[in-house]
Amino acid sequence: MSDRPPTLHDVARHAGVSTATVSRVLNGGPVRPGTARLVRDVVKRLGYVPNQVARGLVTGRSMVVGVLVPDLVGPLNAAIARGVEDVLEAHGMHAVIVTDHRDVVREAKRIETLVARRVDGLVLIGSELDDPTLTDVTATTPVVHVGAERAPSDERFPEVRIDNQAGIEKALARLAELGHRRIAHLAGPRRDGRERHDAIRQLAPRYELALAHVVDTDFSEEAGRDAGATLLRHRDFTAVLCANDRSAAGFYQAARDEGLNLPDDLTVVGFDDLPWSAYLDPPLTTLRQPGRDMGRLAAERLLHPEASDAWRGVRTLVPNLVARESMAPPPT
Amino acid sequence: MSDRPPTLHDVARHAGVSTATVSRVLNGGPVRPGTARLVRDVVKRLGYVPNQVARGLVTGRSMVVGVLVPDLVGPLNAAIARGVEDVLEAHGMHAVIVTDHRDVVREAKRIETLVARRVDGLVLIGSELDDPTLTDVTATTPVVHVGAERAPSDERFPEVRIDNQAGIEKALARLAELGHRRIAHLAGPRRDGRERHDAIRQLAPRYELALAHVVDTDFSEEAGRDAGATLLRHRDFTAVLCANDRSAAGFYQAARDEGLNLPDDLTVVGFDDLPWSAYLDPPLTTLRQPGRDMGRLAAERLLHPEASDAWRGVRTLVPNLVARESMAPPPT
DNA sequence: CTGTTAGCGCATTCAT
DNA sequence: ATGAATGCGCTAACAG
Repeated sequence: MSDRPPTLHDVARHAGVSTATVSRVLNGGPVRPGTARLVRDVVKRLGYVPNQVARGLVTGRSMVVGVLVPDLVGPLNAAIARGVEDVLEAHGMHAVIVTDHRDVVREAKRIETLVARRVDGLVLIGSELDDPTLTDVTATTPVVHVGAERAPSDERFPEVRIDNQAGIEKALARLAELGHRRIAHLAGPRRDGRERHDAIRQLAPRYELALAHVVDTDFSEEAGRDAGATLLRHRDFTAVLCANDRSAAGFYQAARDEGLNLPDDLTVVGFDDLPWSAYLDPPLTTLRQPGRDMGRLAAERLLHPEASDAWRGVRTLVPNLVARESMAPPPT
Repeated sequence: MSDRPPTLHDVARHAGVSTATVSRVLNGGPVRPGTARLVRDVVKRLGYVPNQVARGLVTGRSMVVGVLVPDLVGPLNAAIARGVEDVLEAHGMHAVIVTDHRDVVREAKRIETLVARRVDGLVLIGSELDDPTLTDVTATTPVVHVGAERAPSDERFPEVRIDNQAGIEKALARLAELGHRRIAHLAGPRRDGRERHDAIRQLAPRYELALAHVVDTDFSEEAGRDAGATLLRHRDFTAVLCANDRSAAGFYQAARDEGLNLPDDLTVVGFDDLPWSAYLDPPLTTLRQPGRDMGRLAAERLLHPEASDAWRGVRTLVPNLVARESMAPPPT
């Protein structure tokens, strides 16, 4: 039952050839068709599977790239990881996903073990490490960021990220078009939260929109509800931009508690477009993050640093405004 | 920049000792404090990180267990994975997560590459492989299932799974208690879907509940909405049990389209308790799956097959009924 | 306590 | 087209 798995050597012995020959039929070296068939038979019969550890040791490549994700809840990270897998698979490589649960120390540790395992590359989602630490810990392993927490300045670390400003502008433009004049914002934490907040502050005037109130959240439903309750003590705004869909869901609840009728009394806009956002009541208008595309881009960049359509530094993607029923003209 | 990472040998040379000594200070062998300090200094100065691939080749252990998950969307899988990580981390091991996107062929391939990488164990979530195939592909690697798609009969494959029947019974009991008499079911696919459906059919009479209608879904929000629309052509039931929370969210939309008022007109119960289920309108009553606990149990079983509290075959966990506002007495 | 030796399983020269 | 030999980086006896 628990006998040692068959090795290259076993196969060679059973087939009456040398290990070199077996290695060749496995990797496509020059070998006579007859012997090849014979060897393949033995391989199948023994259920031989090449030991990737040993192979990796000699080739220096592991054919796997590590994907570090803050956490697995949240379909956005899942989508990004999926995008990475798409292109890896097309190259015969594999993605292993590792979580760090948003903890800088743990993140560094995780990266270290990934590097120690000699992954061929690293996709870091929402990394919180600064460039020096990262340089230190990644050694010679190539890295690509997706939505890094601290803007990388080091040329070694290219980044794919969402263009929060462009997204916010789309939303603001539409709100203005509908006739809104005063808005509120459920702000979020971290870089995305700040960028969205800054964008609103900066761009609102351009659309003759006044930013009446801002309340902080931590991106969670609960925080959204609490912030909503706070916000709704005032009623001098007709639309609220939420930093993400989860907080928007929480805000919905606060609005219901206040007896508000969405969207007639108030317009709500989210950010992300999660799978269930269309099933809220009313269906949520939101800015869709193209997670899968972001993952694809990152992986391409990792695998082909010198591609024709190469880019350096940061590569930015613009979210789409998905208009649903939570958005309406302001009450008259 | 891209020079070869330092090896044990490099460290030994720089420190003027043998590789064996370096290996000892790294792994805690007997070594004079002075030399140890010296070596540690060199290690730090060179930024040496042990090559786990080489280490794994000689020790035969990789200190990582593979977690195969159908997909990453869906917080439940995330919770399970998290539970696995909990106990692995406590043992100085690591979890790598690999997805198969619900494809039997891909699943087998993924497992094969994991085994080829000599992971020390495998946690298979919602696996669709049958025992023979699995035996074939896992060779000597220990495996634990979480919610396998096909009930494993082989002693080699222990399983942790949710007790769907017990969960359904809790819901039925509560519905009966509230005075409901006729219910409907949004059925789901796969084993969980079937078990829940069977449980309802089998247990409903015991609570004097008539199962008026059953409509199939694929667990998605969209299917829930469509099934809801179909279901609501009849109005001879006062409560609907949804196979999962996502389809319940879809059902909500169908109910709104029909102008129904939840829960006054109709009681809705889900299954899973996803993070946003409490933020639906009305907050969804549902059966909570203890994902993290399931993951923990599975990992413990993997690491300590002979523990005192050992179990064989299947180990079952009972979901809790989380009562929220979507449940009420039937309209009078 | 420390150095030497011998593989772990495989890919890759270099011969033949 | 094939075999023998070498080494990837490390740990584990075995001596000293």
